[in-house]
Amino acid sequence: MSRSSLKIAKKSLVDLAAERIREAILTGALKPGARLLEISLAEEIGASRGTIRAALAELQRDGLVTCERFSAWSVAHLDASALWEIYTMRAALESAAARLLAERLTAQDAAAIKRAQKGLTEAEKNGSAARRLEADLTFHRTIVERCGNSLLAESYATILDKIRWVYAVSEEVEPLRIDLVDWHEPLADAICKGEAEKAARLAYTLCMRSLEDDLRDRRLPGTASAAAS
Amino acid sequence: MSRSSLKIAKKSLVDLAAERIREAILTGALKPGARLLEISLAEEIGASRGTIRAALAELQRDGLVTCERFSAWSVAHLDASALWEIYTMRAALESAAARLLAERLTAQDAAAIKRAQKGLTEAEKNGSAARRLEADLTFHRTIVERCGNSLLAESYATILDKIRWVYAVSEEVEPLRIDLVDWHEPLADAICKGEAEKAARLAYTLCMRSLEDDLRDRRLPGTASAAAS
DNA sequence: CAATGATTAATTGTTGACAATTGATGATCA
DNA sequence: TGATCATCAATTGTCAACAATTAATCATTG
Repeated sequence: MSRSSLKIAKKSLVDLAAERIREAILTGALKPGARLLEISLAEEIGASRGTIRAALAELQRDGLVTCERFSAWSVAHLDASALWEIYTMRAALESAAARLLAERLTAQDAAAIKRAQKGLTEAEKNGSAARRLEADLTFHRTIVERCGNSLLAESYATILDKIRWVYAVSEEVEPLRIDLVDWHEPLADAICKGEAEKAARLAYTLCMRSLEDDLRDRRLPGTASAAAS
Repeated sequence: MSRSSLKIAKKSLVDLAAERIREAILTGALKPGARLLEISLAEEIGASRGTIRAALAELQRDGLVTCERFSAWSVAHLDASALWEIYTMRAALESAAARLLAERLTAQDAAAIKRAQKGLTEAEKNGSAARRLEADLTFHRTIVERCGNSLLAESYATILDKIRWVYAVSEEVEPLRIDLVDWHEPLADAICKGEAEKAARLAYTLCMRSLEDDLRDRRLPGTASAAAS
């Protein structure tokens, strides 16, 4: 990893609080639909209500919590239709990122993709489910973070958070069964060869295929329990 | 217009304040880079500092203002590279929306697209530049709002805001010269015929073409002043 | 007994005061 | 003279008190 800055990133209490609450949501410690009280959170986290409030507003914009005026904060719901929105959004962003990256590929980019592929291979060989997931997400994140559009990358980061969220709160019916390496190879190739159109199409179909897998393998409210016959 | 809800949307002071400040930025009343003081804004708008602060935090997440810890809020900068990010992001979202809409088109959707096309025709015939722009953006917004993905639509809304911002802040060198009707017809057709792939590609190229036009016609920091020869 | 209206406890919305931090200014000294 | 340090004014960060609103409870009434 190359060191990008020596600056110590001092964080405000609001940021710290948002991080804590976000973590609790993404890991499933705070379940979808759970009621959130400003005052309880303030006590638990050790900050004032105003601070917690600002943190909740941030999470609201990320779509992790919702707020009814003068009434209640709660953790957002996560159902099959939300899953669809998340994955089609992911497909939109990732497809565009793949296209951009293929068009403006540098040697460093190519090397980074190779590294990410290596990570996939290792995780495939002897990784736990969590490790496999991490390598998978890292591969995709590499593409997006190197596409040159920070606006897109930022938006993608919140989407990846939500995907983690899905994995944490949904009950897994069957384990991941795709071969990480085979599955990602065509996309990596297309990008490295500068085939922008093809890369975009592959990224799109990859995401949509993941959606199908998750809709089938994971139980979420609104998901028909058994499609198999 | 069909009435969608009877609910009176009471807005909090924070929302009202955010709306005011956003408007001031998007119309160019507050110029890019301008310093923003919480206390001055509070006095001008007539709310407390805490309220203004929350509003600024919202605008920060929309990318309209930036904040240096313990130091200063200011209106975000808008240069050629930001323009590129905005338009490639727009292309990503709109392209995906066009694809989705083509795949799941209803009769109402088709009618709405026809309406939007009609708006383009009228604006083309005898509309001012502002009217033409409005009809243009409405056409694109129609596609996105009907694609069925609220996550995508929300993100697109902030992008459209930024596009308005570009138009308000940049000095126009030459007027719009494309023919709105001809230009949008292929996309509308592809969507209405359910040609998803084609619609996606057309939406993408349309956006990127707009980027080229704006890079050529509008003066922004970081834009080479004269590409013509 | 169902529908309506007062009561109240709980929760969010807003505010002004105080603390922490920064950057500028000017004093001090080798 | 110029580098360093103390001081101070300006600004953001945090907090705790108070106001507004809601939803639940319970009495009232036709």
